[in-house]
Amino acid sequence: MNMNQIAKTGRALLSSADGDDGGARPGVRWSAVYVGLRDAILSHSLMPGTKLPEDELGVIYSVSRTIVRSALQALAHDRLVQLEPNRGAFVARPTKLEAREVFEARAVIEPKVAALAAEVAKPADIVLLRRHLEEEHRALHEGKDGEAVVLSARFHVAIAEIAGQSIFTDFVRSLCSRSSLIISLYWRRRDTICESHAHHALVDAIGKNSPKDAAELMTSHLVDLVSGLDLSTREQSPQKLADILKR
Amino acid sequence: MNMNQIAKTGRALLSSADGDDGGARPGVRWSAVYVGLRDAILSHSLMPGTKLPEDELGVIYSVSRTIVRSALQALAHDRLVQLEPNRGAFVARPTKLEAREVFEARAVIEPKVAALAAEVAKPADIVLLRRHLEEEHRALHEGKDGEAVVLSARFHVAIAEIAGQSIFTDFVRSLCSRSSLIISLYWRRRDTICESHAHHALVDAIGKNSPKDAAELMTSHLVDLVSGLDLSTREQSPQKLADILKR
DNA sequence: AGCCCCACTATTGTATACAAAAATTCTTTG
DNA sequence: CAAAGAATTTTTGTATACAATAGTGGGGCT
Repeated sequence: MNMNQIAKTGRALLSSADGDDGGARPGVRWSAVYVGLRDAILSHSLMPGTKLPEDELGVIYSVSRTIVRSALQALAHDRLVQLEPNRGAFVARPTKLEAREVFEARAVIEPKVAALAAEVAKPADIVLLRRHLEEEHRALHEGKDGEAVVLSARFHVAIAEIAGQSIFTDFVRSLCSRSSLIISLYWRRRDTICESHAHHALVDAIGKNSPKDAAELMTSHLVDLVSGLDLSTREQSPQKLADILKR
Repeated sequence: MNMNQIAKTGRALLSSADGDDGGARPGVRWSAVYVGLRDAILSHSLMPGTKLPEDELGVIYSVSRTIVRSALQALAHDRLVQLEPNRGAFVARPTKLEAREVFEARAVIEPKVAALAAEVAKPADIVLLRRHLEEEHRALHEGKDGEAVVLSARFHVAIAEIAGQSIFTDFVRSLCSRSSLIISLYWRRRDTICESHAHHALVDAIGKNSPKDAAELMTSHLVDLVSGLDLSTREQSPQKLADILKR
């Protein structure tokens, strides 16, 4: 049943448009596995903590464990997967501390990126962003929660792409990916719709080439996002609790 | 001779203190190869463009190509190595565009990190930073150019570690690594000594818990660094030139 | 003589076999 | 019956064998 779960989500999302996997060119066959797993994780089809056995994935994607291993290593580098020595790979479970740090990093980087985007944005870019918005809207109204989270992340990445700084784009991509995991673990509110408004306002600011406004809107949007999370100071510590009770 | 070069530098630097490789625990044997190659690249023992053949590295480190491959993949993710399909791995050659972007990213992130560090720095942290400074000083006066570059990068990372934000630390580590490569390609001045002064001033500001000063000093230090590079707008393009001349 | 094509070599890409470690099950004992 | 331990099974870690592709050199052709 775990296998079927992986199979369905993995296969279904394998053809997701991304742009940086470039199909099945030789030497990067692991990218198919990578993209499949990544999308399944980001869309919350695979919950944090799920075990990812090598030969199971090999059977699903029709590749050897060698390839699966490469994909898992890449995902581990992205912090989407946790590699435990001699025990295997698991979908990562970011701690609350990690979650706070991710959003603190975003709070520093993304307003700057939004400002940069607002400086250089051309009409074509705005059209692209608005199309993103439409897709998000659609996904939300169709109740496709997982897809909406992915699209929301991709929106932030799209802004970074407009800014035209590939390094910031990589950072934002990485931080947004991790945010997806964080949201799947610590989200408490159901009203994701407010997000949409924030995104709309952001596009307007970028479209009007107002860097200052874009930066401020991004900041408040991120604050809003964090306020929707349960990141209470007390670290979840099941093992510590067990240790204490055993004495 | 290429093999000997790799062997010497790789082995010599393998035991370098880093803290995140954790010795030879099972399941991460590739980390020895990773650390060895990384340090050799960062200290400019392996120049950009150098081929890194899997067999050769396997013999040097006494591991199979499987392990070497993992290490190379990790280095590729760090952008220290370029993986060309069916052709092999090469020490990365960052373009001038890439170089500019790396330093623009540093200019955004590091002042913020320096300010954070200044806010929370304790006397023990300052002692550590001063020890770093001493080592740098020593390396420079002993004419160990490569080691000095590595230590300079580690100094910036040390500041990020004080700030206590692991994600920023990772970013800074990554950016500093890439900067080492960039410096080995595009450095033009010989007077690296001025750097030392900037580092001293930074430690003072952090020690006095003056976030504002620390941020400003970091900014000007980075501007200084970039000014020592030849990052002229004209992109180096040997292939384009060849194409033009053939017509 | 210069150029192109073919065979050969060297190196990378992938699968698989074997070894080692962890998880599981079954047995034995208090 | 419960718990500890031993054997078995499953899964990961590593090496190696084989396949495919790029690089190289020689021979034939124009």
